[in-house]
Amino acid sequence: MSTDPTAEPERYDPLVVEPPIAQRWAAERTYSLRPGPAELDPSSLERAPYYALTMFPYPSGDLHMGHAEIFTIHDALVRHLRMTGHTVLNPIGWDAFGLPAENAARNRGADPKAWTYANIDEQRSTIVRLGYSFDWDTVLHTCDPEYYRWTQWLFLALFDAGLAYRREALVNFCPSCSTVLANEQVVDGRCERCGTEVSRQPRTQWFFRITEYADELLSGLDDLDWPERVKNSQRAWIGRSEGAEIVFPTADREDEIHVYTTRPDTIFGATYFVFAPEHPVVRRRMAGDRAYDAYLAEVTRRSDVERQAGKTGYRLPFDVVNPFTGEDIPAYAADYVLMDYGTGAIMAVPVGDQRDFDFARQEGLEIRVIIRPTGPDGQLLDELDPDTMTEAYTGPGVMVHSGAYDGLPWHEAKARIIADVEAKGWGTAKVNTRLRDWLISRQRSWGAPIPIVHCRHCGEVPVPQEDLPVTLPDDLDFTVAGSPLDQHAAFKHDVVCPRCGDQDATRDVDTMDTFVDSSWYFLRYLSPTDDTRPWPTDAAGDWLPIDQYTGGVEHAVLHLLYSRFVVKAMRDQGYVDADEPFQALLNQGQVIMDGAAMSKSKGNLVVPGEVTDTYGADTLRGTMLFASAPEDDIDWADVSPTGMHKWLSRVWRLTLEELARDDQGAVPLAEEGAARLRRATAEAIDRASAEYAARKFNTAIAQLMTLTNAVLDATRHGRGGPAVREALEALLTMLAPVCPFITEELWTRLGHDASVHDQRWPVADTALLVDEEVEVVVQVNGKVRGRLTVPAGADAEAVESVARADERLAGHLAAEVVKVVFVPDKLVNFVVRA
RNA sequence: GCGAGCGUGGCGGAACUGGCAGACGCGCUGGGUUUAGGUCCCAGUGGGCUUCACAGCCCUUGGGGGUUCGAGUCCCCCCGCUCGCACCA
Repeated sequence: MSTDPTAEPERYDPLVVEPPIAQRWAAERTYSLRPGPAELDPSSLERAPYYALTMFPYPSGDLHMGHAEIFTIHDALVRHLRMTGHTVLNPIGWDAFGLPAENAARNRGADPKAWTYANIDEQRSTIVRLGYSFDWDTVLHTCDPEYYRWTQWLFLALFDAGLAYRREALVNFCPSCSTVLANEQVVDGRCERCGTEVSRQPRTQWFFRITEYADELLSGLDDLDWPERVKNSQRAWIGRSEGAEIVFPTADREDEIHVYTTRPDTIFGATYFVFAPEHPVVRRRMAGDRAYDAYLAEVTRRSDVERQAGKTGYRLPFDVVNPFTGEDIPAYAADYVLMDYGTGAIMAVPVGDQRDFDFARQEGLEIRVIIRPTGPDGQLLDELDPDTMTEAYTGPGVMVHSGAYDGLPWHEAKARIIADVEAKGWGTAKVNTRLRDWLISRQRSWGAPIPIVHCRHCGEVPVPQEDLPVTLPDDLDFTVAGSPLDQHAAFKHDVVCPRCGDQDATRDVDTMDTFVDSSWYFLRYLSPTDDTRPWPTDAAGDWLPIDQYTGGVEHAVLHLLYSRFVVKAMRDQGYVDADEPFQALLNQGQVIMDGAAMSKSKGNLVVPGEVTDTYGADTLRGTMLFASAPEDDIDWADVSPTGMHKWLSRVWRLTLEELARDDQGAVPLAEEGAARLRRATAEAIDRASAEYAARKFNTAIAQLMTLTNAVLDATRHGRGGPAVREALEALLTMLAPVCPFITEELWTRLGHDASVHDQRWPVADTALLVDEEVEVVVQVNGKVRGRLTVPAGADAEAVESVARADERLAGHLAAEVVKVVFVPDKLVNFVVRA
């Protein structure tokens, strides 16, 4: 350190400071919790165990700003937790199977494996450069055979439990990706990934029986510390409703058709009946009818998007009987009734359901009024007129033209009718959900193969545990049309039935949805190299549920729902003692540019690397955290890395100046200045600690900036000493979670051997926070008219007399005071007669 | 259509259970340092008005109404934006 006071102080250059520290942390595995891969028993830890997890990245290229945002928030959380007395399990890995690797292979002739691992290497070095304190001893990639072996194990565990099954169903098919999709991957009738309209096709596919857990997936949400909107999304997706299943016989009494309805009270208004066009009873009864076949073919061809455009119907050549009225009512097949919700058939009540109303008007069907509207106080309103109605009535009312139920409020009628339905054996009360089983088969080749052998004698035969993993061939031909795995003869045919030894058995050539890979990775982090079991079943229950999960809201009904299902299913099979995977969830905001998503094609792409190369990683991290609260979006056009860089330069300079003063034995601050700075330090610790605890990094940083300004102010005249050093050390310690490099460097230069990141979080000297005098706001009729300095704890009378003695307030207090409102140490409000 | 959330300076954003609106920063203006630019340092910065000045007054948190001594915060209505679900019977 130079002792020449005229020498130019060393400039803050993050590009010199940061890389060596980053390399050291990576090389020395600084943030690893253990020397080897052995499982980690949380009860063996000295400090409170904490499992912090961030959604692992997909290796589609280098890290983008969204990754930097999520990792920066997560890393600040983790580093702060370590400094406040926790041992933090903080793993990282890659969600490495998926379509982009296949597309790279198809379009550019790349080897999907090499392409994937090259991207992982690039992302990994960026993560290191940005100073994220992950545990590099527990890294996993879902495309490693050592990992997907256990994904296959998971499939078989679910299969053994009866929770994985294969059936033919109308499934979503994306013609562009040439694969089937789960319902969760269809957005507005389009493929989530490529935007192509999805069509419905009957196919035999594998499903996970997630509906088995619908009730628990719904009720479990109440106890999770998740954003309400995510919980609401899951509630809406599960879509629980209460109603009844009621049997309508056909007029010829040959069939009994079950319908599900949430409004059994409207049954007297059921004037016609609708089947989904694919309903099995209709298909059987209409077999060989060419006109109907044509209708069915047309309906099947139409995508959901087209179906929304208009209702079509087909009058069936038979009637059904309304059990309550005994009437025969006409039966239709119509595409507005879906085969895969409820029972695929409905009683149509045009007066009370908008879709039925529209169809009735279109087809000229009877609209029968069975309810009379009531107002907010239960008073009767005008009767409905079926000839002039323009829309269905869905509000409250009392029953009319409903036999014995006339005069009952609709909700009472609902309860009575359900009871009577059950009494008469016409049906049962029924809870229905919108959630459907999770379709996990994919006609893709860069994924975990489904570990099943198909045998003409034995059917679906699980691959024995000792034969796992079923590995992907290295020599897939991506130039073929369709699935390369399906056309790889050796993979498909070089297998015998594990049960009967039949030589003609074939492997299942589909792979699992990559959401299966990611539905359990947080368990594998507990022992990623254990080749005897997927995870340590005893320790898992201690680490789960994960204390803090950070990631994007786009997974609200995908990954987050699937993972909950998997944990519950594994719990019931005795593999993990936990009900939920993620106790607390933080959804970070998006990083956008000029109000729009960043993308290469729009030319508004900013990548972390270019910010780091200019200003360093600390500035990138600080800029992101200072811009807004973690949940809020950041528009990169609105933020200023230069502002952050300027502040860090100032922290750098102030620290080096203090060191130089120290060397030269400079005069310390005068007592008053030192006391003022000590107080500012205590306040900054007090406030910043609270902001950190609330995860409001933007306001925590603001407090640290205020402390910096206090140091700047105190040292203006070249004095320093213990109070300045104390302020700087508190500042560096509290800045460490946000800007790990500059704080590490300056901490070392201040003469400490241990890392700043191993320091305990500072504690404010509360004695310094207590004021002897306080400023009290004086209001007159609620308007601020002055401020008074009074002794802390002064009572109302004392403050009032000081106020009355103040000549500047005299004019306002001349009128008669009718009331005095007093808030100790804060405010006094005189209410005067106007 | 249903459900949820959000509207604060030129900008990002602060404001604990109702108690000094605009913390902190960006930007901008003026000044200093510098050969120059940048960096850096100092001062100012919601709008309007009064005053030589110290200072003071009025208005202001999307719009309107209400509760209260006091409302960005609570209640009602309206407007705007965002997100989720959507032929779900």
